[in-house]
Formats: sequence, structure tokens, C-alpha cells
Amino acid sequence: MPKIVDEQAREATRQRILREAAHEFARLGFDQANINVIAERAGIGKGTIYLYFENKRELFLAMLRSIARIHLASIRAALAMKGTLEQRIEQLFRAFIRLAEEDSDSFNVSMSALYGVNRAFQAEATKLLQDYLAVIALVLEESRAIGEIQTTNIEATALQVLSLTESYVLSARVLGWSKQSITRQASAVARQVLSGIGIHPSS
Amino acid sequence: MPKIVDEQAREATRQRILREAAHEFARLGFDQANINVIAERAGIGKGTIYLYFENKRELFLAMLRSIARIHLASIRAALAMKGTLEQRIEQLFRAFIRLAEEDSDSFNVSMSALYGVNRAFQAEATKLLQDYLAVIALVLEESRAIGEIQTTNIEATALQVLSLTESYVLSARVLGWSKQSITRQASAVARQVLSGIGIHPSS
Amino acid sequence: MPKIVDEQAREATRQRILREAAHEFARLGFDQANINVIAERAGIGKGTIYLYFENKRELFLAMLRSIARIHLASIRAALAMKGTLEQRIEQLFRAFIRLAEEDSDSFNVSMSALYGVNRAFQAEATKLLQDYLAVIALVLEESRAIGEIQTTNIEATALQVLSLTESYVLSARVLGWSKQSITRQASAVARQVLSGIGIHPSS
Amino acid sequence: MPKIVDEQAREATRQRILREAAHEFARLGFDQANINVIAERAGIGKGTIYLYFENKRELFLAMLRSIARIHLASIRAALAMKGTLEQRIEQLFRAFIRLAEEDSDSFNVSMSALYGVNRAFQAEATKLLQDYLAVIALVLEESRAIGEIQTTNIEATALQVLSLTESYVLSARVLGWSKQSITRQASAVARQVLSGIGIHPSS
DNA sequence: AATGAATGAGGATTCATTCAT
DNA sequence: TATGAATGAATCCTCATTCAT
Repeated sequence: MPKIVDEQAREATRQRILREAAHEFARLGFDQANINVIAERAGIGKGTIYLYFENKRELFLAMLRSIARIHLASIRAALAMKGTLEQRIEQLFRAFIRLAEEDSDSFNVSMSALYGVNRAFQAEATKLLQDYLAVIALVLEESRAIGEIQTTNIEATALQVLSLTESYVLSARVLGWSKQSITRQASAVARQVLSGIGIHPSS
Repeated sequence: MPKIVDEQAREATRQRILREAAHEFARLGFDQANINVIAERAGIGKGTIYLYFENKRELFLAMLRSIARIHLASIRAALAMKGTLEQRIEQLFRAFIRLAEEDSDSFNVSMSALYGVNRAFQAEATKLLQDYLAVIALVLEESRAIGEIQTTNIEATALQVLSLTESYVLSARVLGWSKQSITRQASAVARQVLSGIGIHPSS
Repeated sequence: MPKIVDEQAREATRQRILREAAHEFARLGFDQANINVIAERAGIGKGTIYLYFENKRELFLAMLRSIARIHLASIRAALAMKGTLEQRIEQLFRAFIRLAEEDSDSFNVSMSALYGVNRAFQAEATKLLQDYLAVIALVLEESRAIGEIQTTNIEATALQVLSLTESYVLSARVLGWSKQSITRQASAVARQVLSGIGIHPSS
Repeated sequence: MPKIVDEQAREATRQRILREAAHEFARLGFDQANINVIAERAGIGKGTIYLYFENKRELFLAMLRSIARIHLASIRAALAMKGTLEQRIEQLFRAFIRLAEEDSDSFNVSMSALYGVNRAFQAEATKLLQDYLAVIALVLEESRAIGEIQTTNIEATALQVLSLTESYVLSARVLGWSKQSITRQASAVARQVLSGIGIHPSS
């Protein structure tokens, strides 16, 4: 069944394109990134990229969604760990540090889409943000259900959690802080998040 | 003395260019923004813009610095108000809400410069971020001096304050939340910030 | 083998561009010449020209070198003919007349590069001039070896030959003299050249 | 009578503009030369130049005519000296060397107009060339009248004289030859010219 | 399916020229 | 008369996209 092999080869090419796209978009931004360079680095012809993605914009969006899937999985995994909510939020913070470190291209391009200015991608970015918040809100609701925290506005609280953890990592990286010095803040940030949610952290 | 009039007219034109530049850059990003459109909207000829700014990049940087000056003044004013640290941080949060509301172009373009991927402005953006942090750090040090808070790493703490307040507002706006609903979170956010800094807020 | 066809088509396009470039550059000079017009006249798209030449400057230089190759071949052929040195110099003069007549664009643009002020091409123009002189000097040396002429400074003599023949044709054309009236001077010019070289022409 | 003073000041300014124009045009060519730079170097305002010359083109032409007047005077002076025709032609050659040396800007820009490609100035350049030839032709006719030379076509002969003397100097300078080495060829060139004109030089 | 040669829209920038002062 | 701020026409070049092979 050559079909499966072809299917696999096709998917492999698609992934290669997405990876190189993340690299270029993270390096240069949407406008400065060059489709030809992405194709070349992906080892395919200039025209071939259009057999996989409709145009530059769609490639960017596909890459964004691909990254979001991975990040969401990380967020979910961090929040699904055993332990108190505080410990799990600390894991969330550490997850962001890890993502920023291990695949900085993806992290940067994702943050740029969220907070960047290009209105062309605002709708998609909003969707991403909502996905992230939904995952966090789910965990918060479970914690509220078992009386671990008290909060009336789950959505607002989820945003507090996300803002503090994610944007702290982002800003710290912009400032050039080392992974170590950022990691050292993990428990402090987790404690801060928790205390703001309406329960004094497990003293 | 026509000189003064000329000087005033010149400065007025400069400000008009900066305002329209903020509008265009916020709407389309650096690359997609069109110098000709900015000139047209500012009511001047295409070439005239180059009598005020060396090139597109310098116009962008000038605009960024101009915005930063205003934002810094707002941050300073908020943190200089009478009251407890918690109250002042609440004012800081409200200041960000106000800036985002009253001049959303400036707020967006400023955030974009900080968190966007355009490497061309990273150095300048980092400088802005450091300026913001310095202002916050100064206030925190004063509070620590009078025993209001306990914290060893002032810089990290300042980043926590900024991350939570500023990026909360940014994200909430991306989500389309109303000014009212964001403002309602003011005291909660302030309390969260404070509790993370090492002192239980004035219960 | 489509490769050969492609290669041929490509070379044909290249030649078409060079020909039209010579036309435009001869008509308007380097600065006033319009790349878009050259492309249009060559029957290709605006961008296509950049698949063949890096930029306007490189196109100009390529055209110059292409012309120089042809002119050098003509000079060589004229000087390689059978006959006395005087006869061969008369052939050289006639060669210039022919070049100026048959491809006046190339002749004009070539002269312009040599004697124009555009410093940007001075280095290249000097190289051309030296190539021309080298060819003439070679012939003069052979003539000196067989005692046909006497001269100590071959290089200066070569320049006398070139100056008189080439620039006579150029000036005569500027004055609007007909090909016939210029050709009529051929033997006179050749005799003049020879007599200056240190031997009375075969009376 | 302030009128005269004004008249003098005006003429002085005009000359200053022409001098700087020659410098810039010789340095950069017509298109690359910058009117603003010429004005600045002439110590006047940008707009003032248009009180003296209609536009860039007219300024160039005025400069060209001004240079031509000086060169013509030199040519006339050289040919008016006492001595044989051969001696006077040697003086002509030396005059070109001197002009090229002492006011290379003018020499270059003048040559460029004559042999350059810019058709916009072809008519004017032709007029210059004809003026030069007329002066030479006049002298040749006198020499023929007294039997010093024999030639039927005075105009063609004049062009031979001019081509050899002027373009030899021009080419030699393009090649970077020193004034000394060029001057050393003076008598050889003069003899060559003469011998070509139909009389054996005074052996 | 894959390729890459060809295309042409789009835009920052320069600078000759004008004109209000 | 002199000025220089303002103007906008003019153009090279890039690069996303198409399409014949």
C-alpha cells in the first residue's frame, strides 16, 4: 500500500515546513520572513510549499495552531500532575520556562501572535488565548468544587494565573535573564498566584 | 516673532505625524504600515515626513519613545499617589486600563514592540521595559525601607508587578472584555500582587 | 532534452536584455535609463531582469563587457589581416566606422563609459581601454620586431593609434558626418598614424 | 551708484555657482550631481540658485558654455603663438595638457559632454565641437594660404588635429599617466599630426 | 506531485522645483 | 532679492504567487 507511505512522506514534509516556518517567523516576523527561505530550508521547491498551504498567511496560521497544540498539551500535563493547586501552578510556570527554553522559536512566535500588533492574526490569537484560559479555568473549577479555593469569577482568575506565569517568563527572557534565575522565582510566583485567588497558600 | 510660531507649527506637525504613525503602526505593524498613508493622514506631503524623521525606522523609534514617555509619566503618577502600597498598585493597574482605553493605538504598539518578534526593535524595547521596571523598583525599595514589604529580589518583584498588571490588561483587551469588567478586577489584582510580595495585605 | 532548449532560450533572453539595455543606456545614460523600460522592450516582466542580472549596475557592466568583447574581436580581426601595417591600421579605422554604423548604441555607450564622468564605472572603463591598447600594442611590437617601425614607447604609440582612429570616428559622428565622408578619410588617417610612428609610409 | 555694486555682487555669485557646479558635475555627472550641494558650496540658499539659472539643465549648459569660452581662448592663444605650424600644434597639445591639469573639473565635464552619452546635451556638445574645429580650421587655412601645408579638406584635417591632441590627453589621463609622461609625447604627437596633414615636418 | 522560472504589485526614498515669507 | 520648508514625481528592487513542464 504505497498510499500509506505517501501519506507518511507527505505528513513528514508538512511537519518539516512547519518547523522551518516557526524558525523563520520567530526570527524575522511575519512580513520579513521569506517563503523561499522556508522552502529551501525544508528541502523542497519554492512552488511545492503551495501544495501544502494555500498561502503565506495560511502557513503562518497552521504553524500557529500546530504550536498551540503542543503548548496546550504542556499546559494540560502540568496542571494534571498530582499535588496541591499551588504545586500544579508552579508546574505550569516551570512548563512555560521549559517551552521558552527548549523551543524558543515556537514560544516567541506564539507570544508575538498573542501580543503583537498584526491585526491580521488577532482573531486566531484570541482563539488561542481562550483555549489556554479554558484549560486553566477547568482546573480552577475543580479546585473550587473541592473547596481548595474560593473565587466567583473563574475566567478572570484564570487570566490572572496565565498573565502572571506566562508573561513573567516572556518579560524575563526579553530582559535576558537566565533560565536558572527565572526558575528560582517559580515557587514565589506560584504562591503569589494562589494568594491572589482567595486562599492563603498551604503555609 | 514668527520664529515661535514656526517652532510651534513645526512641533504641531511633528506631533500629528507621531499620532498618525501610532495609528498606522498599531493597525498594521511596522512592515505593513505605509509611510505615504501616514503622511496623507497627517495632512502633509509624502516628502515632508522626511524633514521630521530620517526614515521609517527612526519614525517608529521616535513614536515608541514618545509613547514610552507618556506611559512612564502615567506609571510614575500612579505610584506617587498617597496611600498604602496596595492602593498605589491598584492605581497602577487602573492607569494601564486608562492608557489602553484612551489611547489604544499607543498601548498596542507599545506592547507589540515589547513582546513582538521584530528583532529590529528588540534593543529599544528592552530599554523601555527596563525603564518601566526601574520606576516600579524604586517604589518597592521605598516600601521595603519603611518595612511595608519584605523582599530580597527587588528586580524580580518589580517584574511580577508589571507582568501581572500590564499583561492582564493587555490580555483582557485581546479577549474583548469591557473596561468595566476589567476595572472590577482592580482590587483583586492589587491584592494578589501584594500578597506575592511577602506581606499579607492590610486585612 | 529540454535542458538545451531552456539553455538556449535563457541565453536568447539574456542577449535580448543586453541589446535593449545598450539601447536605453545609449539613449539616456546610466541614471536616466529605466530598468522597467528595458524589461518591457525585451518582452519580459519587470522582475525577470533580476533573474539575469543582480541589479542595474551589474546589468550595465555586463552590457559593457559584452560590447567590449565584440569590439575587441573586431579590433583583433582588423589588425590580423594580411598587408602592411598601414593597411592594417586603415582596416582598424574602417572597423571603428563599421561598429559605429552597425551598432551605434554599443559604440556610443562604450565611448561614454570611457570618456564620461560617471566615476562608478571608471575602473571598468579603464580596464577596457587597457584591453584595447594591449591588442594594438601587440601588433606594434610585431611590426617593430621585423623592423617595420621604430618606436621606443610602444604603449604611448598604441594610444596614439587608438586616439586618432577611434576618436576621429566618434567626433565625426557627433558632427553628423556621413559614413561615406568618414570612410573617405581612411587612408589619410592611416597614413597619418603611420608617419607618426617613426617610419615614412610606403610612398 | 549701488547698481554697479549689486551688478558686481550678482556676477560674483553667478561665477561662484558656475565654479561649484563644474566641481559637482565633474565629480558625479549630471544626474547624480545635487543642486542643493552646489548651492550650499556656493554659499547661497537652495532657492537662490533659481534666481540665476532657470533649472538644473540650464545651469549645466551655462557651465558648459562658460568652460568652452575658456578652453576656446586657450586653443586660440596656443595657435596664435609665433612659430611653425608644427610648433603651434605642439603648443595646442600642451594647452590641452595644461587645461586638464589645472582645471581638471572643467576638462572632464567638457569631455564628458562631448563624448558622453546624454543625448539631452548632444546639440550643445556638437556646437562646442564645431567651435573648436572652426578655430583650428582657421589656422590651417592660413597655413595653406602661405603654402605651409597641402590639404583639400580643411574640416576633416582640423578634426584629425583635434582628435589626436585632445583625445590623447583624455585617454592618457584615464589611464593615470603622469603629466610628465604625457608632456614627453608633445613633439611626437605634433610631428604625427603634421606629417598626416600632407607635409613632412621640418626635418 | 514537484519544480522553479517568470511575473508584477507595491513602497521607501530622493531631490528638483515652488512659493510664502 | 534671498531663503528653505514643503512638495510629489519618479524608480529600483523584493518576494508572494502562478503555471508550464
